[in-house]
Amino acid sequence: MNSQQTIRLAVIDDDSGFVTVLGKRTEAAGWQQRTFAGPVPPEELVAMKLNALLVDPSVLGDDAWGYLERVCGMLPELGVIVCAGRSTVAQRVRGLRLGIDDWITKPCHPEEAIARVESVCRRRRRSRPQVEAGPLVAGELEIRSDRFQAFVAGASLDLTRREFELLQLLADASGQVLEREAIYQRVWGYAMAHGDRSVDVFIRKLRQKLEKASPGWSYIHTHFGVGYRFDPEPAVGSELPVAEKPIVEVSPPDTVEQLVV
Amino acid sequence: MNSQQTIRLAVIDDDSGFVTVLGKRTEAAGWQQRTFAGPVPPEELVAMKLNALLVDPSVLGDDAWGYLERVCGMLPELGVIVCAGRSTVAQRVRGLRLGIDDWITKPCHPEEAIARVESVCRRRRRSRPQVEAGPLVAGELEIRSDRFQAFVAGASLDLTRREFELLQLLADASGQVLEREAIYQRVWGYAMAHGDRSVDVFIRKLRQKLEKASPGWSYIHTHFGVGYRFDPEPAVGSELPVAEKPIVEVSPPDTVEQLVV
DNA sequence: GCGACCTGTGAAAATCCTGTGAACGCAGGG
DNA sequence: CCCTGCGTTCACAGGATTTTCACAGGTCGC
Repeated sequence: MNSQQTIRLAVIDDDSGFVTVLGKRTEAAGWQQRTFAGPVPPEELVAMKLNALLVDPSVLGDDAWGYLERVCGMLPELGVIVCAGRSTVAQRVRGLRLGIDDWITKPCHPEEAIARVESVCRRRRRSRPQVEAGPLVAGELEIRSDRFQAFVAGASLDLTRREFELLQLLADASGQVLEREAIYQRVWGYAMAHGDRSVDVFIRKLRQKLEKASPGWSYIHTHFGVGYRFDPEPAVGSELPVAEKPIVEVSPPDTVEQLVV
Repeated sequence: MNSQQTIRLAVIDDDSGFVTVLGKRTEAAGWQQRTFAGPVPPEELVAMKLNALLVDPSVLGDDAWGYLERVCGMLPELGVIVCAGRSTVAQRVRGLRLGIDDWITKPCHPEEAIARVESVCRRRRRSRPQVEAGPLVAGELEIRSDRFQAFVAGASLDLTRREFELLQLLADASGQVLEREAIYQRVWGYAMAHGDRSVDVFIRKLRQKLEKASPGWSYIHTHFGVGYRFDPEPAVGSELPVAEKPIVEVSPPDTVEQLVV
């Protein structure tokens, strides 16, 4: 849960060379990046839940200023970095006052662009405690990061800090199988020693508390030889006989991989 | 709300021409500016309660990087803008990763420098400036920021300055768990040293005074391993069963609802 | 069906965290 | 110069939480 949180970035630029190089670096850093060669309606940007937007105004057409203003207005939480060719002081000042977070001049080194995007995100995150994202609900569960607790029908599960962080991590990656190493790395913050069973132990504690508070549901599933997957499902052997769910397990393409971090 | 609140800026640079011009502009903008020709101990910067720092690393001497790192570490809330002469991409990237918020290259137009400082500071405002909002009431407590005091039934709790600030911070974030680091950062103004127990001690003092003035209520709750949460609740085994709680409270804590899905 | 591995459990042992009481150092007022 | 109010630091005690272990029970590939 440290600095290296994954960043969702959108790039609006038609300089394919620059964009490609940038893409490689961001991918290596574990960020999620989407690229566009022309203006994207602000509404769509909203839907992407971005952390930052890197844009070359030359591809925005005539109403570049208006577009930037609209984006900054609609998404005050979004970090906006302009990366433009020639520009005057007056233009840069206008942009910055308008709500832009940083203005880089091309040609620029991708590494610097990334560092600046990172800097902007860091600053924004600092100013906005993780209050936003309303409570995450799953099954009968309600996970509230503002209280470091999970609730079922209003009753707290009394999770300890570690338990909560583990649950939150799993729930955030809902549906995905996470390997033990990846889990340990992200919750404990450092590499897991060979043979460490801490993750298993905490999974058990979590399952116990979940079972007590919300019997009839199973939330955490074991994937033998791999890791764990969070996915709320009404218990099978329950009174409801049918409703099968052939359960394709392997689920969509987005299977595993991406642990890295 | 991003009103031009006055910005407190410190400039560390020995380029008298630049500094002078800058000073004129910031003054015109109503900012408070202090200028230094050499490195200033981070502790002194803390005492200045700055919003931003504009610094030319060439006047910092040999340990410029170390200095910047210390400043960024101690004052994570401070906006740090480096304004340097020649520099390489590697240097800029190093600075930005280190915690610098922006890196400008000299010669630069004062107007742009100001716009960038402004941009960096813009993010930091989130705490609503409800300075003059009516007194905040919680349980039997009345917190009056205009008096720097809290009262119960008209009687002052005799809080000291720190105690009051701590209480106010907690009450403003009512219902939310605040971590010690965050508390220390906001009340003391700089980063908490590892192992510092000041927050705990003040919490105890607060609890003592609250208990004496308003027995039967518990206001500050401990979240083991995390921090503290302010939330007025009538003590459990209390004689008054219910009916109390005029309280408008921010949220009916949990009104369940989810289930089913 | 048979080992070789994994994972689920319980409980003991080792750590970490918070509540407290008290000593210190400082600064302002008598 | 002494006294008093405040903020900081310490050290310790009692709990709460994490780790570590040894086993039992399951799963997988042959």
